Amino acid sequence: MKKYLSLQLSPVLQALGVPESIAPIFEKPRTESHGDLTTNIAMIAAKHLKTNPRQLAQQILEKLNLDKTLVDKIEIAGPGFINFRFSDKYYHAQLADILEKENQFGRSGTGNKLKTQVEFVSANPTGPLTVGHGRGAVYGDTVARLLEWTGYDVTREYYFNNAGRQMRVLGDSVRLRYLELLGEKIDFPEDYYQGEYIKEIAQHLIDLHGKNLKDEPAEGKFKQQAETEIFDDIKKTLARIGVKHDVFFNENTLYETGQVKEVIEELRKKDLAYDQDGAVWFKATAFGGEKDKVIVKATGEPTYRLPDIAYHRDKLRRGYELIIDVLGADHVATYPDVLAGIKALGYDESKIKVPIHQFVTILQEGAVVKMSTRKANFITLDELIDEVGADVVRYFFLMRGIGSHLNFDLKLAKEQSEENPVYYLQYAHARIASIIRLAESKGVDVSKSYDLSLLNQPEEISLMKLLSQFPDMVESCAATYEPHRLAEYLHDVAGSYHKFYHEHRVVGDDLNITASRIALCLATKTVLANGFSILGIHAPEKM
RNA sequence: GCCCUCGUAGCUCAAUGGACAGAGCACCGGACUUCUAAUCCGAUGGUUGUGGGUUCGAAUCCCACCGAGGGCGCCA
Repeated sequence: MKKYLSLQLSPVLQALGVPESIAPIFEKPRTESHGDLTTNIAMIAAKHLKTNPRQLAQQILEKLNLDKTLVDKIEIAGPGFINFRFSDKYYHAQLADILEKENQFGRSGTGNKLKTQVEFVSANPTGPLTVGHGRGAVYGDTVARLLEWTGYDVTREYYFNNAGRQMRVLGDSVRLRYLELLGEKIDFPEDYYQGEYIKEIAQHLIDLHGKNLKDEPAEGKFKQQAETEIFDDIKKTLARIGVKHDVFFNENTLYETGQVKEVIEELRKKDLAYDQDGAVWFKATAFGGEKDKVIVKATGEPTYRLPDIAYHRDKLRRGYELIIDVLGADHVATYPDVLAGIKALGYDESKIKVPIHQFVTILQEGAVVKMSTRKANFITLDELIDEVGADVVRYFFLMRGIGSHLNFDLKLAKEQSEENPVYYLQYAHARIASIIRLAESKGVDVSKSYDLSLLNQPEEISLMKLLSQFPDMVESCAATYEPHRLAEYLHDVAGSYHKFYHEHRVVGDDLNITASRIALCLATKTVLANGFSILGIHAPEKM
């Protein structure tokens, strides 16, 4: 429709002397009374032509000749908006389109199978996932789903490191608990992992090996067992909320394949790395950084930056054309170094996008809970799922923009789980399913023979309008990596349906009207179900 | 001290630079003999942190200040 309007509009604009650089932009007005699409072209162009916007709009309209079966009404409003209102017939055609495409409705080929990677979660296996990880997990997965719907070829990747200091401490934490369980007196350091799960892992080792590990080093069986068990739990937790990674990438690979070393050598060759105070530095200042950064410590160990740069080069080498790194706000300072490093190696860093999500603040009994895996005073994602269910968890994290500092009142979430917003959406779907069951039980053939032109009531038209916007919605959410707008949209669809339901009886005496309204219900059900599948929540047939 | 994200109804949050700033909770008043009341209808609620600037037009862009969270390490 936008295409059609621009096509009709551009010769008119040219005739009026509007420069070609000013192309009309159409948008959906916020309020329904302003029509279905609007353009501000008259206001923009008026400036160049030194004329009054409303007058110019009038001139445009006089020369514009549109298909009246599609566009019902054109109005000039406010300071000079031109508002287009489409005909019912246009929306009936849209409805037919939904019914035909069904679970494919909303999909597009925009992405052109672009090889894309979404990297998210990427928590090292030192403990259970927290609520904070949950936000990144759900967000990353949903962005991946959005990209799949719009025709991108998506790989979900999880990056981890099982070699660093964190993991050594983890292994030693298990070792000490192991000795403790065997009756030895131990001094458990404050900065070790305090969680109960460490004791459980230690107990498992006793079950498996008895006392035989007494003299085993921390980095051996202890670390290994901890990593295996914790990673297992992490994967299980993610699976509960519908998140599954295609690739688990171990940082260690980058050392084994020599890619880390390669990065240093190349940077040196380009004179972008140098030695000072026994360490190796990267000239980040050459790429707009505040100061140069250490990439290899005086001890010979690399800092996280070096493998990170090598990792991103590896992603590019694997042929990804679009790379999305989902990061939490605590990592905000790390990615400029990585991008600078990639640029230094001669790659196009604009292929790497880094959406950053703000923290989730947990309120418990009205007080802020400071989260720390080390101190084990976190609320695990598992516990949250236990309390409110996977659908609620996903929807809750998706219904807000990632830039907002999310306040999660745990007490409230538990208490209100019965009237959580997600049920509002799912109820609409279940309600439709129920009506269709009823219709079928009365012998109505819901699969064919309906006359969409019977749908002319205000509530029916409003609903059809919303439904027809679904593909645009998916498109723009995918382009901006903003799933929360889809969540809002679906909320509107559900609301519009509930209103329709209260005003009009679907299954009635008039078989023709019944059939057409059933068609509208089916189309609504399709849009809801398709939307839910992008958000990763269930579409219940019954509630 | 510097950098990043942000500040919108009592609370949690929306709003590609556009028209009267919107939802959900909470509170108040209505609607089940009728396809699911997990719903609907109505009412209340605002100087968009403050002060300037750009623009035909600002919650949105720019500057300053105030406040919140995060980051400024040869930790990740």
